[in-house]
Amino acid sequence: MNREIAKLFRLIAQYLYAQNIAFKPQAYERAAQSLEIYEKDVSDVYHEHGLKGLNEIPGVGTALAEKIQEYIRTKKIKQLEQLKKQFPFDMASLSAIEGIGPKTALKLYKTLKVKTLADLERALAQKKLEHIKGFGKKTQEKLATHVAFSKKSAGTFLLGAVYDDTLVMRKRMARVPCVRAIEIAGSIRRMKETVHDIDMLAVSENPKALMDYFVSLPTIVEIYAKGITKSSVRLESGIDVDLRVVPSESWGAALNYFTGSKEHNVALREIAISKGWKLNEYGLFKIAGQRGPKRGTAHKEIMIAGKTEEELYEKLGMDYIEPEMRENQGEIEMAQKGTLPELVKLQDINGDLQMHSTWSDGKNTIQEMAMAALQLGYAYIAITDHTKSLGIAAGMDERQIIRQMKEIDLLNKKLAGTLRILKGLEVNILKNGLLDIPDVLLAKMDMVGAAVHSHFSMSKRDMTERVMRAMKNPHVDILFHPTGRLLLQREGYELDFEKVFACAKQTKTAIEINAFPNRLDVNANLTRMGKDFGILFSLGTDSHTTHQLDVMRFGVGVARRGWLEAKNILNTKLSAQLIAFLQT
DNA sequence: GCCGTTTTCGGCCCGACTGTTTTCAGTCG
Repeated sequence: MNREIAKLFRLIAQYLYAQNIAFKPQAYERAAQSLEIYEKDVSDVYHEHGLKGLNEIPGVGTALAEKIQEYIRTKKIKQLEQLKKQFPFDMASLSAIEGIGPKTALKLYKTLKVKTLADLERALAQKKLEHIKGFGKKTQEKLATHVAFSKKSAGTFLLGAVYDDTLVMRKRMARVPCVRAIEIAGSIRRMKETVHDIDMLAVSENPKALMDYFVSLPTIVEIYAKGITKSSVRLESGIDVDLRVVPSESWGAALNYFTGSKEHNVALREIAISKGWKLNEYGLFKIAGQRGPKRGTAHKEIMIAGKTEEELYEKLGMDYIEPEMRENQGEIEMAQKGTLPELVKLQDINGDLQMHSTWSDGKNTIQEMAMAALQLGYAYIAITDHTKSLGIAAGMDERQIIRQMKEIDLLNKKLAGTLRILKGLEVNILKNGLLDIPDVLLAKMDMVGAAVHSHFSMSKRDMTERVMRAMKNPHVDILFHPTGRLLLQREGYELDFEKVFACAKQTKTAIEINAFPNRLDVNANLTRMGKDFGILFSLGTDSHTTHQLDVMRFGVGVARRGWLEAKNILNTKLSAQLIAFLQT
């Protein structure tokens, strides 16, 4: 319920922005963000404490509390319905295009009657924007690229956006008495950074009862199909879920089959065939009788594996391959030779090396972040607030940094023996590759992360030079979110990673795997490439609230997809080792 | 529309960047 309402509040905010109304839109957005991270469901809060309870949510005052009440009671907000009538175009989709905000969307509607993305695409193709003030040639070209990009990513969801819902669904179904086993399969199990649907697999003594339960889950808005072995539904969030029920003796084979990837499965099946066997979602079978069966000849198939995945891989003559590696990019050959890496696990991570606090654009204090990190069992964290040239993120100047260091010293005294807070920074790499904080101050920090936040459209060569110059600064320990990409929003800037990784090796600069769900930067492919260069990686969540700290698992997902072992990662080190490394 | 150690009014992180403008509007973070 919270996220539904948050979404509506954000939409209202856009309509208000479009009308040039001051301050109200921000109020709606603040309330939306507050709802998104609020632990309790607002409908529970409302039923327990009424309007007064809602009023206690930060950013929610009298008026917004009433709107939440209205939505809980009627599933509608009148004001929004009126706004939709007043502005009959797809505000959400249009302003999701990079370079288009609420005002431009309104302008496009008023001048060209653009209501949808398709309309915009057509208008661009017919060069209709040329005649409108404010749309020069460059703007049109940019919009065309961005529209194409957003079309490409339609029906695609961030792993981090669907992961929690999927776990909740699994947990609910696991509690149904007839369920003997339930697991998430597909690209989510492989921890792919974006996914198209959710695949779930179950073993049940009473498949019909399970399916009845499944299609009645509260977040389901549409049922496409419902049967005994397979049902398909659509969730509120727009993503489709397939649930398949399989016999227990086929569990491993089915899990393998529905986990994929397709390429991995094809390769496994070819290996089965080469041994004269057959592999499908029901099991691995030996075919009794003559080889090269004639049409219509009856054969006896003897199942030789399929109950577990481990058994399946063993019979196929290889070590068990972790789901994250199943892309047929050499993992099968390694499994046959017994040379698979021992992938890093979430439990190997001893601390989080990127997060923000109220000293810049974070929402929680350093102490609150530290307490949350202790709960996760971490031995250390790095507070890496923004620096001054990123004004919008309330970047710190030199005096603030010094004051923040003092606060961290005090906290470290209090926390001695439990958690170590590293004095870190996320400094900006300026256009010329220099940093926006002087070296004398950087020298006093425990850890310095450097990041590009401006001038994204430099040439690959210039950007590579720029980033390498920053890495060569002796105080820089980590290159943060190296490509600057935002999944489903914008491509990263271009870098020559052969050079960047070589430079990282030489300067002992760690490369970040930013764990935030819409970054996951560097990605798994670059991670594998970097591993071959022998560089170290650093995992950081880039958290701006305590709740975001648990996105670490997505960073670990990338690390595992990039074949990393614990020894390849900076923050698997113990506190003392890490500090020693940072000092060199 | 929210909020309050300037508390029922008056302020609200706002600067950089872009493309387009001839002094700025809109977007982004």
